[in-house]
Amino acid sequence: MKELTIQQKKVLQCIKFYIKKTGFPPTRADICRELGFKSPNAAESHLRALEKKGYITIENGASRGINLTENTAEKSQTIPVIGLVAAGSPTLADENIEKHIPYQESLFLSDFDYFLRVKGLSMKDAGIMEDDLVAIKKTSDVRNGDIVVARIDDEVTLKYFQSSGNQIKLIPANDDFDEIYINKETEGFFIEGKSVGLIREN
Amino acid sequence: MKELTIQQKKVLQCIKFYIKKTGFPPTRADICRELGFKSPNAAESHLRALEKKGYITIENGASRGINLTENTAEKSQTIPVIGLVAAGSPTLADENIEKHIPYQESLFLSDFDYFLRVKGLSMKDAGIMEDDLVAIKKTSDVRNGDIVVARIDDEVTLKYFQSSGNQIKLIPANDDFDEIYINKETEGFFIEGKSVGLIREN
DNA sequence: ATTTATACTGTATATATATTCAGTAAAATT
DNA sequence: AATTTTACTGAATATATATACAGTATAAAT
Repeated sequence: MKELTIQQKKVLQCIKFYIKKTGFPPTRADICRELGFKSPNAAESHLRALEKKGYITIENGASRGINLTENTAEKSQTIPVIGLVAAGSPTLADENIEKHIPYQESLFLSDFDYFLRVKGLSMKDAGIMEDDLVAIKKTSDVRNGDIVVARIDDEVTLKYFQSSGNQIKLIPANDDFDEIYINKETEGFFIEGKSVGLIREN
Repeated sequence: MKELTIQQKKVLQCIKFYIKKTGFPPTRADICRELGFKSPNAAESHLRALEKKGYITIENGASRGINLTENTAEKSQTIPVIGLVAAGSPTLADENIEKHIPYQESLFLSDFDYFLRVKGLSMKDAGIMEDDLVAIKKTSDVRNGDIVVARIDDEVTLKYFQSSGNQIKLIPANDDFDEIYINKETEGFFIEGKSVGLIREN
């Protein structure tokens, strides 16, 4: 989708905010009031630019006939589900995204950035089963006992985190798997984030 | 909240549907068109009735100034969380409801009626841990292998379901717990529903 | 028995609103 | 260098829209 200018972003934000506040979209005059424009045509032309770029649709002739397109509405309201492939980092690149799930606040206690689809049973005893969706918050600020997404070169795993001094232990929750020992300075090692919740779709 | 008449319900549904379809609320004329009224005042008076009963608010003078109140918007969009207490059926009575979670379609593959807060570890090996929220669909149509909410007199448990002939086995997913054998005709035995998903809040 | 609420039709109108036209000016593309 | 896009002001206007007023009729509540 085509990039927006700063002013166009402001207008789009204004529309979203107005809808959240009142339950219905703003008029041209409302936008002018919120953003300090003195002519309704200032709003009008920004709206037409947003329409042209595909962020909104405008029903001609209808008052308050502004509608956020799916993309616009979704962007902040969906969470990507990323497949945990044995090789490859869980990037937000399109090819790794399995699907989008409608976002909702307060689904978990903490906010989070994406869902990771679990492969394998290495965290079985922590109640994390194959195909579960683990909610991941992108951060490298993790504590002992956290369940973390760790990347070693191109391999990504979900494990308990335990660090002491310079050494890091990645501990599975399944006796059939081995613990992984790493040095903090190991090249190619990185904490992608930590688990803050889980969804099982059955 | 005061009860609505059939016509008032229709008008409220019409408003919800219109917003879903277009992204903005209907005008009086729009409502008339959708419901076959011939006078805008038919819509007007229904709107005022809905306002009086607290289902919507109307911003005077504003076009399309209809806003669904929190109650109205929430009613169909939240799911109750019910505590699984050792004694007592998981009824939808207010005193058992822990909180409400904003509902969203397509969170799981099947629709569901409420969340059950899990106590104990009897389903640990199925990846169901203490304090998990299990999404329950109210039904007595369950199959072998389903995880069901079973009630025996006043005790409610979550177990694997296995029936053969006249006998029903309720199987825990934890070796420390015992299987429960019941006869189909046993008095006080009832299948409340089955698990169709799970959320772990961490 | 009387009032109030429900459920409309039909007409009228002030005003809220979208939208066009005429400009100005700077920045970005072509 | 010429054109398009961005970013507005300011005025004008057709029409979309809320809303009041005048009725009719039935059902429910007081």
